[in-house]
Amino acid sequence: MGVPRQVDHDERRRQLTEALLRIAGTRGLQAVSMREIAAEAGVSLRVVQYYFTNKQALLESGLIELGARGRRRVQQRVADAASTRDVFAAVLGAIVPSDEQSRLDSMAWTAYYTAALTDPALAAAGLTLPNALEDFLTVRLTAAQQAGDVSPDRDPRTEVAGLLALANGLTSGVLSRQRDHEAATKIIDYHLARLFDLTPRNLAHKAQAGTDSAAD
Amino acid sequence: MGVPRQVDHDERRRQLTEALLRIAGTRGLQAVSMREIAAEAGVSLRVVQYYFTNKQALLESGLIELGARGRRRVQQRVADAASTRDVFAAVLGAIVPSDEQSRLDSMAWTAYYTAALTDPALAAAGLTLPNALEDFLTVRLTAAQQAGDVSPDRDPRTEVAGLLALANGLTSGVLSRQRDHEAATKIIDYHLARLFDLTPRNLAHKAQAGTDSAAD
DNA sequence: CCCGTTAGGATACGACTGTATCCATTCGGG
DNA sequence: CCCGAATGGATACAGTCGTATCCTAACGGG
Repeated sequence: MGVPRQVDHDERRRQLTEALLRIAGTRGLQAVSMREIAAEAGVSLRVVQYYFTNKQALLESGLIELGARGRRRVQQRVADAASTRDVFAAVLGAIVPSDEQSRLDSMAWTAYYTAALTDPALAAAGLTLPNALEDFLTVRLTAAQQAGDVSPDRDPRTEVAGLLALANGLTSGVLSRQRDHEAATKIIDYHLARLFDLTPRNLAHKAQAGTDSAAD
Repeated sequence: MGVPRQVDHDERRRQLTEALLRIAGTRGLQAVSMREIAAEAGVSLRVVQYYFTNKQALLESGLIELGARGRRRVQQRVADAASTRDVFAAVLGAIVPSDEQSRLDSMAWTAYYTAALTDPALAAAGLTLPNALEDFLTVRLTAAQQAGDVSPDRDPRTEVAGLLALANGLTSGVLSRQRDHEAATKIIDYHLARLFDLTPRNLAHKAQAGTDSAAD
C-alpha cells in the first residue's frame, strides 16, 4: 500500500464515473448497469463493485460530477465577461449545449433530471445548480438596473427566472435536434438585446442614474 | 362475437393505455412493465399481451394518447380566446401543468421526451406537437403584427420560439416543484404584456396600420 | 349441433439485473 | 520473513423483465 493509495482510489472512481456519464449521455440512464459501466471502463464487474458499494452511490457520483462540470463551464465563461450583459450571455450560453461534450453532459443531466422527478433518492442528491444561478443572476441584474443599465420597469427576478427557463427550454430543443446551438444563441441574444436596451424612453432615466455604470 | 366487438377491443386498449400513463406519470417510464400495467389496470398479464403485441406498441399507444390529450387541452383553451394575446396565453398556459391531471401528463410527456432522446424508435413515434404549435403561433403573431397590434421591431418567429421554449422551461420548474403554476403563469404574462404592449414608441405605427385590429 | 374465433388464465423460458461470496494475487510494515 | 490489508477475477443467487406456449371457456354463424 504505497503513499498514493487514496489518489489511485479516487482516480479509479473518476474513471468509472466518467464511463457512467458516457453511457448515460449516449444511451440514456436506463442503459446504465454495473456490467455496462465495467465494459465501458474496460474493467471487470468486480472492480465497479469494489469502488462503489451501491449502484445508488454510483449514480450519485455521476450526478455530483455532472454538477461540477456545469459549474466549471459557467465559471469559465463568466470569467472573461466584462459587462453584466456579457455575464448573462455567458451563463445562458453555458446552459445550452455547444460542443459534443456539453451535449453529452446535457443529455445525461436531462436523464438525471427526469429520473429525479419520480425518484426522491436522486432528487435529494442534488439538482441545486439552477437555483444558485437564479440567485446569482438576480443580484447582478438588480445592480445593473440600479446603475441605470436596464430599464426600471423590468422586474429583475422575473426576468432572470424567464431567461433561465428560456435557456432550459432551448436546451431541450437542441438536444432533440429541433434547433441547433446557433439558433438557440440567437434567440437568447435577441432577448438580452431587449433587456439591456435603453433606446427610446429610458435614456432620460439612464442619464440621471449613470454613476458607476461604466464598469458594468 | 357481438356487434360491439371492435368497440370493446378499443375500450380495453384505452384502459390499458391509461393505466400505462398513470404509472409513467407517477413512478416514471422505467417503472412501466407489462406486469405493472396489468396490476394497475386490474387484469392479468395475458390480457395486456393480448391487446398489445409488443411493449413497443404499448409505449407508442401511450405516446399517441399523450399527444392527443395535449392537443385537446390546447384546443379547449384556444376555443374561447378573443384576441391574439389571448390565444398566446391559452397555448402557453396549456403547456404549463395546472391541475393534477395535467401535471401527471406532463410528467409522462417529459419521461417520453427524455427516452426519445436515446431511443430512435420512440422518437419516430412522434413528438410533433411542439413544431405544430410553433407554426400556428407564428402565423397568428405575424398577422397581429401586420395589424399593428405588435411592435414592428419584433421578429415573430424568434418571439414564438422563445415563448415556447420559455413555457417548456417553466414546465420543468413546475414539475420539480421549484415553481408553482401561478408563478409560471405570471412569468408568461409578464412577457406577453411586453410583446403586446404598444405604449411609447409604437403608437404612431399603430395609428397608421390600425385597420382590422379590433377583431384580433 | 358444432366448430372456429375471441378472450383470457397459468406457466415457462431465457436474458438481464444488482448484489454477494469465494478465492488468488500483490505488497508494504512489523 | 510473513501476515494482513488492498485489489480484483470468477461465479452464484434471487428477482424481474419481455415474450411465448399451452390450455380452457364462451359464443355466434354455418
